[in-house]
Amino acid sequence: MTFADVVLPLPLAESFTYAVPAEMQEKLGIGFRVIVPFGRRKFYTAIILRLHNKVPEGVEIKEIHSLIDSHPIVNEHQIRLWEWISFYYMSPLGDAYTAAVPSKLKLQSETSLTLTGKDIKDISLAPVEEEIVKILLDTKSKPVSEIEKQLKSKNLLPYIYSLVFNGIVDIQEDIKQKFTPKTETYIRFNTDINDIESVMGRAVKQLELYRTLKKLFSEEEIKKIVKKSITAKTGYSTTVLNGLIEKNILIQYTEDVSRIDKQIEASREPYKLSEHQQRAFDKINSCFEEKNVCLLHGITSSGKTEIYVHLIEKQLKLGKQTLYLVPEIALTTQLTTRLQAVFGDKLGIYHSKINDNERAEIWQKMLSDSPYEIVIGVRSSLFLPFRQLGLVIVDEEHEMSYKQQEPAPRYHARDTAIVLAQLFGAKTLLGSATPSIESFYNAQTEKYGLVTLDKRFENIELPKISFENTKELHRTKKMKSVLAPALIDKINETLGNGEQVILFRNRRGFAPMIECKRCGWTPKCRHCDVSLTYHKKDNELKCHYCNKTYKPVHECPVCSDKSVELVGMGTEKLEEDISQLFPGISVARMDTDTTRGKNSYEQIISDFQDKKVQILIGTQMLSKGLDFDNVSLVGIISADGLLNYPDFRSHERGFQLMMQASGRAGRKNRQGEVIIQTADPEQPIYRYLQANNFEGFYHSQLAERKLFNYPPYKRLISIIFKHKDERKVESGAEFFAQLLKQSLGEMVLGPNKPVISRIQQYHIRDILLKLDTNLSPNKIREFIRSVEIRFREKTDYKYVVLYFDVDLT
DNA sequence: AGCACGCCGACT
DNA sequence: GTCGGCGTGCTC
Repeated sequence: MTFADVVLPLPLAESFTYAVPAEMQEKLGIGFRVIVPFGRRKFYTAIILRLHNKVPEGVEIKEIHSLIDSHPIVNEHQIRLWEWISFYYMSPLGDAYTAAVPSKLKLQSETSLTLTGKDIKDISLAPVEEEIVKILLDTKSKPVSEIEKQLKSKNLLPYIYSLVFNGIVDIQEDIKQKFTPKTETYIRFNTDINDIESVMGRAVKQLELYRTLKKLFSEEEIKKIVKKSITAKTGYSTTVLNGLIEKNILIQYTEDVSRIDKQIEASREPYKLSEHQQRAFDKINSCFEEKNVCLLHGITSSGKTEIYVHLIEKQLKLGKQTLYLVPEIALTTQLTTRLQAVFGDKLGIYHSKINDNERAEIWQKMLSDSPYEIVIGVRSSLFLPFRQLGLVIVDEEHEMSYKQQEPAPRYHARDTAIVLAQLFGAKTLLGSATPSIESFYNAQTEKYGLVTLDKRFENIELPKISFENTKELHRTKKMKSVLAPALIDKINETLGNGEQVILFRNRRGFAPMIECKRCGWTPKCRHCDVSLTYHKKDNELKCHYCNKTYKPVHECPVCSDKSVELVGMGTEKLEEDISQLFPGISVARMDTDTTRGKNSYEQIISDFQDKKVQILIGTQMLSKGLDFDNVSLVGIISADGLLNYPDFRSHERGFQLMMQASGRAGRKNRQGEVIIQTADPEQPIYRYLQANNFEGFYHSQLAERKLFNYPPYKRLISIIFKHKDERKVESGAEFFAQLLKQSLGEMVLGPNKPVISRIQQYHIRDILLKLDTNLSPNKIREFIRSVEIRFREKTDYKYVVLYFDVDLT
């Protein structure tokens, strides 16, 4: 008897064991998808983790319902990666599986109803029951979810039970095939017809089209043509075409087509590297001879991408695959077209805007015998079924968005990439102009190799950075708008030269908050304990946590004062002010609000590139991976907002952002200029920034990290508690902390009431662990889990929601 | 997660 | 008196 341990796409830590039916024995193995019954009536797509013949005890074993695949859809490396993620980030294995595999590849069962055909004349039915029966009369079978939709009602289950009980309907579980292949309609000639003239009759247009197509087919040596392309190619309408189809001269048929195969031809060889680039390239390669991970510290515009191209080229020659990871905002058309030009259709692109069907197709392509040899993708592309991975490039490795926040597993893509590479015996290259403190530390301590590239491509000069003291300007009443007079002058000068300007502001919305000038009251979300943000366009207050909207307030509910005003300012307000300051100049705004649509992002970028827009205002999404060749001035409206976050990474983040933003200024033959507005220009961070002194900044940060017990000197794990009853979270977290302190003492901080202490009715507390780096991750996790068990034994805390955030950012 | 079972409040 | 609310337990 064979048993299979499987993982289910549910937030469950354990694997489950199923009996393998005799006829499946030979056909399945690790990494195969199987459909299994789970619970009373559901079926799920599970993945086989292990096969064995140990009879499980104490549970009734069900059989695998069916086998989906003839080949595994993940190999053992991928499964090991899920297990590592689940262990290290302390999240259920089932969540790792859910995150890894595109949902279209995870079929699920759906409850459907059919009529039994029983005579219902003598049975009295509730009105709802009658409606259900009426719907079913038209079809043989219908999913419950659709019936619910049709009746616009949610809780039909009781009525369905009663119908089942009375023997009127049957229930069955249909397994939904989620993936739908894309089809295309083609036209080909009917080769059986010889005597065209007689069939054609007097249809002149049809005959013309017939001849045009004949010619087209022979010229292009094709046997079929996409139907909808005919009008464009020949100029004849579909009516004429349909006439020919009607006469059976042309045959119309459909075929499944790929959504992803775009047949892009490589159009150039990799460029020859400059002397500096070549040196860096050689150094990276020699570094990989001793070390698995190498950090490439290359200032903006130093030509890192072309070095990547050469490294990828090298892997291609070795017959190995490369994964090129980028943060979401850095994956631009500029970058992908550039890579496609060199690698053509060897390159696969995996980002968050592609739909589920495309995701599934890319996955299948990776499993086929001609997989992508290079994948450029965001965080989740780590999970693709690579087979011969030779190199992982993590570009902009410092980006905090590499860390998944919600939902579990809360993994860091950079760190997971290193583990993935190790599983394959591959190498990892981390690249950044402003490396993370952790990575640079790892390089300094020789855990990673380090290669530095400090010359800009074609020796473009670094921008000149200067500061405007907004505090002083306010005091002397010179600050008449959000922009310092000097910045306004500079903008005018720049525009006068026919050059463009980028302004950064790190807040979205019109004015983040509304405040009563008299008592300081601000409106908050009823469920989340979060200040509401005012959005001018919709004239409403919005909670950025739960998206609930509220009507704007004009009178303070506490002191009835009428001076409730907008404070602070987001990009929307800035855009308005700028338009007033520079009349006749076209201004565009780029933030999460204006780029929600699928192509709006590209539209804004191309408008700016085509110089239809002179001033571009944006949040940090503007600072990555975009090269504009006509921008000579960058303004940072309020650097203080960047630095004043109550979080140990705020300076690191601020430095990175300002550095990257500066990198947008100045191209060939012209030194760019950056103006930073701040209330406190004396802060040391600005000196490092002005001198382009990353290492100086790094050392200053490192000293602080050491002093306050932060990474890289400690490892952080946050434990989050949530419950509707505030007293329960409060005392639960306290109890948990006490248990931890018995062994970990000073390393346990909290419990804390977080800044946002309530989200959608749930009260939140957290405990922060600052763990010595010499403690074994294994032992630590074992210990925390043992505390969790003791915690769960208390009936009061049994239902407190608890999860972990490891290496939080 | 999703579902069943089971025990307390507002209604035919 | 029942319907249905959600708190609790379990899924190989």
